[in-house]
Amino acid sequence: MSENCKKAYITTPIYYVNDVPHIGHAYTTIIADTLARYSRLIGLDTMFLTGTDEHGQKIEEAAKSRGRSPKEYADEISGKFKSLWDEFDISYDKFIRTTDEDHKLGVHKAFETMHAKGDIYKDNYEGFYCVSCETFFTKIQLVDDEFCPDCGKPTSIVKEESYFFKLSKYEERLLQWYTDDEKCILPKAKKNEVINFVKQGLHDLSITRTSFDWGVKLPEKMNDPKHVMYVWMDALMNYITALGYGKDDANMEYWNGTTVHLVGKDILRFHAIYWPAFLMSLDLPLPRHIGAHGWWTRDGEKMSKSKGNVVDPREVANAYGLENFRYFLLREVPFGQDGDFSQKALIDRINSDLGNDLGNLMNRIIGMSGKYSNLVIDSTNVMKYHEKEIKDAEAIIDTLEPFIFELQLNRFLEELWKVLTIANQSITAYEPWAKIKEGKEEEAMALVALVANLLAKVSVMLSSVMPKTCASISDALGFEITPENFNTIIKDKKLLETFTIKKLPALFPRIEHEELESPEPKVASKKEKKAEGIITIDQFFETKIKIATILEAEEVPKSDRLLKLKVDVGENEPRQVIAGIKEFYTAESLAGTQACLVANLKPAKIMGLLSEGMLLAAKDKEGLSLIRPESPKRSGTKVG
RNA sequence: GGCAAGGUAGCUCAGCUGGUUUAGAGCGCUGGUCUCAUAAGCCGGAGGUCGUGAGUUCAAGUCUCACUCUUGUCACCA
Repeated sequence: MSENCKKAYITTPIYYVNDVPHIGHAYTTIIADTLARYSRLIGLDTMFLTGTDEHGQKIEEAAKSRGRSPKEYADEISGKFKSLWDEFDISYDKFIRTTDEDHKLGVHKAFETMHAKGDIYKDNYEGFYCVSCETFFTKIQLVDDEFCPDCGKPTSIVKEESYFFKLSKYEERLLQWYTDDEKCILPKAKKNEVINFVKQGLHDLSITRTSFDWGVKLPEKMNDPKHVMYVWMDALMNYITALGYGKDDANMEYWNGTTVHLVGKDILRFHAIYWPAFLMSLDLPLPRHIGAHGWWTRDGEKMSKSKGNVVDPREVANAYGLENFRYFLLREVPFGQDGDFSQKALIDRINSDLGNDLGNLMNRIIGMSGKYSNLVIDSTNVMKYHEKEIKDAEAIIDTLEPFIFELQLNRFLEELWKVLTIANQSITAYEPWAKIKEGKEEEAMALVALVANLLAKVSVMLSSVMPKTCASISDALGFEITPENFNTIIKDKKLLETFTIKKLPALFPRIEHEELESPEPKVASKKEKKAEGIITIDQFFETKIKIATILEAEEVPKSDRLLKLKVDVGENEPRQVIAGIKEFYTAESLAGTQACLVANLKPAKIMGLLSEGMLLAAKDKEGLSLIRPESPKRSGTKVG
């Protein structure tokens, strides 16, 4: 990879300014930062982009509710992202904002290009709008062709003029790309989901809106001022507008290099389908990798504001060290999978991997060289006594690079750590303290120098993950981590010159106590829940079960299993319930009978029909039986 | 319900196209040991019916089928 690609382009998504930065943002950004740093280290001309996505109705409204202009509001949140990345020493080369004038120029050019090509056309976007949910739905989503699937209230038809992108046109080419380029989307499981989705057929994409104002206007020449670009058209283009697309193409060179887009798995579809289709329409090359990472949970539970268990990356970095945190995030979980954040896991990683294996090793050679050679370390005889160890380490290091670019940072670190094991093992194997006693000083010195050289290699390779830490290691070992020294130490496999090692304080002091506050109530409630699925009586009574009298029943056309029922649950109006019991009960046999109904279930739409409850039934191999009162009860009687 | 990926030591996971007689790694646990070091290192152990049940084969975590559970995804899940 490093051979034939002079340029590398690494991106994070632009983060939407409706939320402050959390661990998920930090994770994406840290992975990207690691890639970018590694790319620079191996001598690639690297562009690392991050930024913020600032348009859209949500932002418009959020700003309004705070009595501020959208731009003011976006400025504030965008600033929070930028300052966190600065605080985290993220090595971005450009921080783009979709409110940047240059960005708008680029979006205009893209729109015009796609329009000129015939890939954008004007039509009507027909939607069903639910005023209370402020959401558009398609006809298929509606309940009874009329009601909002979320709240059940009537919706109104809104016909809005919109420009569409001919996404459908690119279906075949996208599938071809997925097939041809094995690693275009990572990890593979996610790629399969994308392929599946595309195979089901793509609809053209509505890319403009007239219902709100806070967005990139259409190009002047379209002469259609009431339209603004809609979300993804605006946002995705940032990857090229950041390189000057539409204004000054100088940096577009990066687009022809190795491009890696990092995204969270929730927005993969947009990056793996819409974005390449846009690029095809623009006749631009497609990215090398689009990598979708998973989520972080906290102590096994989903993080949410309401639970109050959201991990604040700044808090963790302050408590445990930024680079330790980086190491943990990258080492703990295979790319693409969800990871669990817990203090125990974090502390274990720091103490075990970092403290025991790496930090302690550093101390060991400082101690030895101090006692045996007045801190002077001389590599002259390393190959004489330790060629095997050096070769073994080099063999490991030679396999590492693909792990980085294929985003398997956990594997990368895991493999790299084997070099530390070689170092620790060789100390025990050669017992330099014994050599000294036997007067074999040359051998003892060679051993110390072996370890110093292994540490040097590790520090270079690890530097993109833990830049500061590795800088201090390399500084102690008398060299600087630079692309030139990457060539000398890693590529050309040269040993260190004679140097005097500098004493360092412990790099990773052992952590004995938990230093981060955990969300208090969760521990107990988690135990309760985990106890064999036992629930409290209160939890049971959250389900309201009532006696329902079936007033009428009829078959649902074109359905094998469904019956439409009108049932009386003691309310003013009878309810409509769609029940999947047609295989076991005829419509006629049900009228006038009773059954138990879950009465506080969220209404749902089944085959376009509203269902306001669920009949309880037991089903085994013999068939299905409704759960009914032994003797008739008044409609609406509570069950419990 | 369709599709996809999975169910391997206490935990997290490796085990490609079936076959080096005792199924691996890391962490944790435990026994031993050195002393340069952050009670760190190193060596060893702990014995997991490889989800269940069949089948193919001389031979199956490794192939086939069924079942079951988990996760993801899509869907007219209630």
